[in-house]
Amino acid sequence: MPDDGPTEAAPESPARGGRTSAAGTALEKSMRILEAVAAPGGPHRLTDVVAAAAVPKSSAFRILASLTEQGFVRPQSGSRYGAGPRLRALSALVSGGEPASIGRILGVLRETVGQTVHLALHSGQSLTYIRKLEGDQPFRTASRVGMRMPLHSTAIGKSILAHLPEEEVRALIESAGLPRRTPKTLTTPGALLAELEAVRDRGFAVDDEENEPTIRCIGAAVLGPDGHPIGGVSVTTVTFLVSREEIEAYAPALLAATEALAPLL
Amino acid sequence: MPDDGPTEAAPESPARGGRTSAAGTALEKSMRILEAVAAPGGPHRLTDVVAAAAVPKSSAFRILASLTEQGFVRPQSGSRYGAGPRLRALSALVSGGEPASIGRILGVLRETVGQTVHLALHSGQSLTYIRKLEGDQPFRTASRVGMRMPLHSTAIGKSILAHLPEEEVRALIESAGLPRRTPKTLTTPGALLAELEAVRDRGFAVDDEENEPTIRCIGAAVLGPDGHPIGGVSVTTVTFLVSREEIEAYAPALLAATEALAPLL
DNA sequence: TACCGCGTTCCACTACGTGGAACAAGTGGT
DNA sequence: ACCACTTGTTCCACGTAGTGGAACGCGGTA
Repeated sequence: MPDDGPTEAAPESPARGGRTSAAGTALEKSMRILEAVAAPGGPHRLTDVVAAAAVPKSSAFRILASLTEQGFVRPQSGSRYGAGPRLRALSALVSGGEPASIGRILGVLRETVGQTVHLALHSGQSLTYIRKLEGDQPFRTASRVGMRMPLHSTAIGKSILAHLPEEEVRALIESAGLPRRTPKTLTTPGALLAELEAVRDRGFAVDDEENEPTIRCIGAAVLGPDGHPIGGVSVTTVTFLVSREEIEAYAPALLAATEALAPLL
Repeated sequence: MPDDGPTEAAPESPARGGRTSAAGTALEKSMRILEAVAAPGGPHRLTDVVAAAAVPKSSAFRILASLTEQGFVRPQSGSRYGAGPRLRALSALVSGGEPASIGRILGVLRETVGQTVHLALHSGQSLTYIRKLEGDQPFRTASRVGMRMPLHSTAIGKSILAHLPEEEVRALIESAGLPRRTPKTLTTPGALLAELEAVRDRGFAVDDEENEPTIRCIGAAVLGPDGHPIGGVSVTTVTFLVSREEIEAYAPALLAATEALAPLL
């Protein structure tokens, strides 16, 4: 669409901005590729990286070569890619810079409730798990560190949304939608907003198979110094072992954890 | 290579390559900025990032805005920048993906020798520390996780070089030089190559105030499955507490650690 | 008031990244 | 032995995304 250039007053173009979920700039692609390379499951093939990062093959190839040259990616045994020394150093820096007390607080919560505990950070239209402590139970949940989840269908997400002004919540709904994840997912703005009201009243959120069948979670937000939600903590259980009432009994321990974490995130 | 292109037969230009330490591509700058932002010492101001990453101010500003938009950087209290949720998730992924046994092996070494222990990875013309376990001594060494050091002046670096073919070592010397760090630094190719020969004989390297005055280290390489050096481990002491003979007594414990680490890096 | 350092904005230029397409090198199926 | 298919790698004409010097605005300091 080559319009006439200079004139043209775009209706809603914040500088670089109309692009809601498009291909994007070189940096964006490179970072997605880095994430794909760092993804669990050993060294990855080019094709897998391409699929995971949603980047054209030739671009991915070029970017991977560049990242390799810079030491962020290490080519392993043939044409598989893994995290390079510089990425591992950066990670050590970031993870090592986080106070050890974060881990201890989460550990106490896990011991108290005996269930899987997650710490996630709010990142745009989704949240990202940055810690996971496995519970006592013999089974594993599908979640993984680094994984991203919608806000509207998870306990942590809802507790984050509950601390945002309603206009902001509506804007998020507008841009990300309310995709159905299970039959119980709240998929209308009205239902979600009402739920957020309830979350505010209680101080914590419950996800009752809204994100994943048979999975029941309780979550609470971690607030930054300005009262803005930075992330949240959740306790995850399976529906056939822990009832809705039982899981709510975890709330005090959960809230103790989120309050303790507030100054640390 | 069919022909030499349109005109121009460059004397020594491997595609992108002549650039030894120049400004560089967008990705390079962005990654340096990310490293600067993640650097220890709380949230950083724009000017500091500019200084640390050696990037023009306006470029840094634009890149920081972009990284912020993508969630890799979080603007904190005014105009200071810190690690964003997505970077922290990526770090958790990378660091969490590393086997816990790495930490245990290093821990055993640290307990055995009672001194500061470093794990570094080889990255191009330098090495990068990715772990540091502080020793029993009351003082601290200046090294930090994420920090990069030359290869020719450090124990780990020399033990890495000792496992590279001589031509490769000469190429590294050619491109990076042998900058003098202390009066004792080996600054001639001849002296360095002779030292590497000695390192090969012994199986470990000693840095006797060659990198930092009053600091004496012993280091050994960690070899990958193909025999290529991936990184190395060192034990760091101060000259006025541990003599040259005493530090060499740490060698068996050190070599046990590097051998145990080999399949894990 | 004049000064300085810092964050922010502007803008014309072009180097940098782009991605479709063709090529090369396996891999497996019958 | 042949072909069909997937995956890694190279090429190249195109145009946009990134560039960075310079100027602006502001708050604090001498």
